[in-house]
Amino acid sequence: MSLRYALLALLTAEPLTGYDAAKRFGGSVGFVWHAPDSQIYPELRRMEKEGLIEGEQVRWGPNSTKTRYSITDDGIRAFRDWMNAPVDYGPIRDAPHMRAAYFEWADPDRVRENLQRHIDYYTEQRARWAAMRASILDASHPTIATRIEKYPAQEHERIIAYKAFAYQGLVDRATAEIEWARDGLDLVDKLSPPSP
Amino acid sequence: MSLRYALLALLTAEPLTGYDAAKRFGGSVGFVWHAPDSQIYPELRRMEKEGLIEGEQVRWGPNSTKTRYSITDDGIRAFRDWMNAPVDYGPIRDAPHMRAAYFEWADPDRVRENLQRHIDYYTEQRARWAAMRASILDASHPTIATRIEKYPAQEHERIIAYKAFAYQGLVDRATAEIEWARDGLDLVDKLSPPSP
DNA sequence: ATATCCATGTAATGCGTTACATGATTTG
DNA sequence: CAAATCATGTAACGCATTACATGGATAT
Repeated sequence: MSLRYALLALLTAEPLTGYDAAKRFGGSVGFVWHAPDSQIYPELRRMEKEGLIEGEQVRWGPNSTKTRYSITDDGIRAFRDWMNAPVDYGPIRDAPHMRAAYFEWADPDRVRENLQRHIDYYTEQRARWAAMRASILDASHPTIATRIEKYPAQEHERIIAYKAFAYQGLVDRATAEIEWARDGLDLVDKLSPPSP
Repeated sequence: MSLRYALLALLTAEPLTGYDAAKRFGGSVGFVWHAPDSQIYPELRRMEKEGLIEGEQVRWGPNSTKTRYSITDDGIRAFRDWMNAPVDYGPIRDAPHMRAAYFEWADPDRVRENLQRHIDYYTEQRARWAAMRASILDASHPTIATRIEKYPAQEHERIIAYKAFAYQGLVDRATAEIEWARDGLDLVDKLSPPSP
């Protein structure tokens, strides 16, 4: 159900086509909430039917049109309500940690590989999140630039500070994951010394 | 698909009825992988059909029986293979952080509430994970006790160390989340000073 | 006997994934 | 004019969630 609110969040910055929205899910929002294209188009149509957004046909080339969606007042209200409601913490499903608990069943070299992959994965994610945070702070991120143009100056600080804060949390988490996996590599070496 | 492997992992310690397994998902495994009862029974039947586990009818009271499942050699092989395969990191879907990025849309007091809930949630989880870790290390956890009885002494260190390591990671993550939310509370106070 | 476990499900629905599918427009 | 981008989907499947449903066994 959060895809809907992720879309509303995007549309508070500017009107978008389905394609635009799908692109955003490849970067920016996509770093905290993933959604495939095939989910986005139908969801936008559903949201329009419910009056949260409004689609207008705009010309695209000489023989074609595209649908550009804008958020409605109802949509803004729905987004605000959701933002004010308590988050619900979904059930825990953590494959890497579950697997780690049973590492004695894997070959030590495969364990090393998995831990290294964990380090690589979170190193890459951390770089993305850190880059995103930096581009928010200096407003070089295009969506942020559009957004701060649209809202009054006294809001700018909040808009930027909260986004930087969110991404900071993700960076910190990635750091913790990397440290954990490094400890894991040490542990494997202790329990199953590598052949020299 | 990991529910299957969580079940196999449980069954490497001892045979279980569906009910027993479901209980385990309330504690221990449930702290890293959640599954509702209604998913467990059908999955066990499917696994039996595929030969990963074997069900036997055992008496339960004078007029009734229950099904106790044991892991088969095929099941052990499937579990080992899965443990040796690389983890796949699912798509990111992080409601708390996504929401935090748009906190300027919520009332400051609701933001405070949400952050406090985040702190409370992870404080509770951390306590669970830490308790689990402690009961693994001193083998006071019943499933661990059963497990180390079943496997040769030279395996005991690995069995315990990897499980403690897994839960340590979860404890660390919880700590990071709590710190992040505390920073968030400070940030709200800075951006929207509380009325005195 | 009554409450609490223990035991085992079904059904409807929703969310998400993967794969498939197509065509117009702009850019180099 | 070819390649990349923009645009918009459908279909099948699977996993997960919620709600509903039932009944025997054991302990107090």
